Amino acid sequence: MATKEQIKINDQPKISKQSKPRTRAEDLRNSLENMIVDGLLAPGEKLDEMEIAERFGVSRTPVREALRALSSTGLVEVKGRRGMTVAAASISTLLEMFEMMSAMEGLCAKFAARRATPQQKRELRELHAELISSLEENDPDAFYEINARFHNLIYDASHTEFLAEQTRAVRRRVAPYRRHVTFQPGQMQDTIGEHEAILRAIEDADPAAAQGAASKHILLLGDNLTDFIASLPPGIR
Amino acid sequence: MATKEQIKINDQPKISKQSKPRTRAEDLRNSLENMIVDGLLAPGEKLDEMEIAERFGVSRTPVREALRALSSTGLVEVKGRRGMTVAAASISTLLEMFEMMSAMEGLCAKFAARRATPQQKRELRELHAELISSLEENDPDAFYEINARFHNLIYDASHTEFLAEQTRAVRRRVAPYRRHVTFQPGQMQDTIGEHEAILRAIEDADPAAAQGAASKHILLLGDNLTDFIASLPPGIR
DNA sequence: ACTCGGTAAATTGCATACATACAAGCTATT
DNA sequence: AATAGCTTGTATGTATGCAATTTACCGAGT
Repeated sequence: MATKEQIKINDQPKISKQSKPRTRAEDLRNSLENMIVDGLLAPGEKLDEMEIAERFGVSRTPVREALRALSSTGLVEVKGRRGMTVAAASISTLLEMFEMMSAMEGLCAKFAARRATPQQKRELRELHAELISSLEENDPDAFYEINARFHNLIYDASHTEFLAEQTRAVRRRVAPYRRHVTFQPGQMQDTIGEHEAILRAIEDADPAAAQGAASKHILLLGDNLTDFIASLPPGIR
Repeated sequence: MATKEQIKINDQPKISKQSKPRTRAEDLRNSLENMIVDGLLAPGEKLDEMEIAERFGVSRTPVREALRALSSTGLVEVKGRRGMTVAAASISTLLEMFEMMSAMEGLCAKFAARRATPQQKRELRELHAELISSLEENDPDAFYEINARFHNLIYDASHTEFLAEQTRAVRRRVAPYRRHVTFQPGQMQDTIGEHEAILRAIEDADPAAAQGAASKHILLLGDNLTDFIASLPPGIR
């Protein structure tokens, strides 16, 4: 009946922190979120309840709950009674997102400069080295992934709960578009330099410098991305 | 059967923008959100699906969907399989929230200074006058409400979609705690002065000044609130 | 040929019924 | 008497069925 083969949802090897509910709706929420963030579901794409339910081998109920949950994050749009779609952001909205992320990453970096443990500083420096390696080996996929880990580590090092989570949320929100900019010529090179500045400010425990550097980094990234997208023919956007 | 009388959900007189879905789950989401924000449902309080369903005269399904939606906003916490509660923030989390709001309100004010229409500037000035009146008449409830409208108007005047919505979201998130601080001695007086600074910067179309003033305003507010809450006996928090 | 209207199909929204997991209380055993 | 295990009860999670609305398709009229 199901034309597409069933997808095995989150069969993660139960990491130590298994406090998570482990319910179908929750797993679905994660899976769908990842699929959107990774671009497997394109912005604007229609999300058919029954099709998703069939593909994941569950009923419509947990699917609906997962989609509702994602809609509050902004990753999914509910259209009255006409189903839900993967959220599609306009260029002006993208600009706003980066403006916001710039501020929030700045805050995270500020706190990280004040609170990062020596261990975390070491790990940051290590990731930075890995990032440079991935650039030298010209491996954009690795670059993208290591870059994400670098930023995530800064969030962790900020030793905040709410702020870190909100920042991650915005990051996820722009992720579907963000990947494109990584492959822009010169982008990776610029990133290395900007990360270096952030990293140094954190190592020096200089909150203001860290905030400024992180904030600037994201703003530049946003400019590049929106320039890129604006250069695309309207149909593709 | 239902021990408590049924509550009439959103019977709003269909404002012009009736593009909204008008579905039970959506209405419930709004109603519950308002109840939490207005303090009718206290932080930490248990949310019983069946009880809510009965009180609103609907089945559990839309209730669950509404609660799921709110959980992604952070207003509601899902506790494994043991139901959901109104989110309760720790003091450190509250501090983070205000730190974030400070940055976001600053951004909104910055854009408002650049983009506010003359009409909006007039309305802001008008609301400011009303705020002063409510202070003189010693009407904290009116003060609270007018203050909210003042800030909302700034969000509107920023002419942003995403940023304004996110800022409102954080505002709603802290609202359950925020009300307390309004009644702190001197708080209302201070607010007037800080609003005056924001207002003047917007009228002068000075983005940097507006950003600074708005940011500072929220930070001060946050300090007062957390001081106040920290002074409470742990049981009440 | 194009548009307008109506009807049918499909999809979403809601309700109810069923399954499952957690909790509390009781009993039995040490 | 205390603790451990079982049992029962309650509340959450999931599935399915039905109702309502939207969309798409087809035919008729201009």
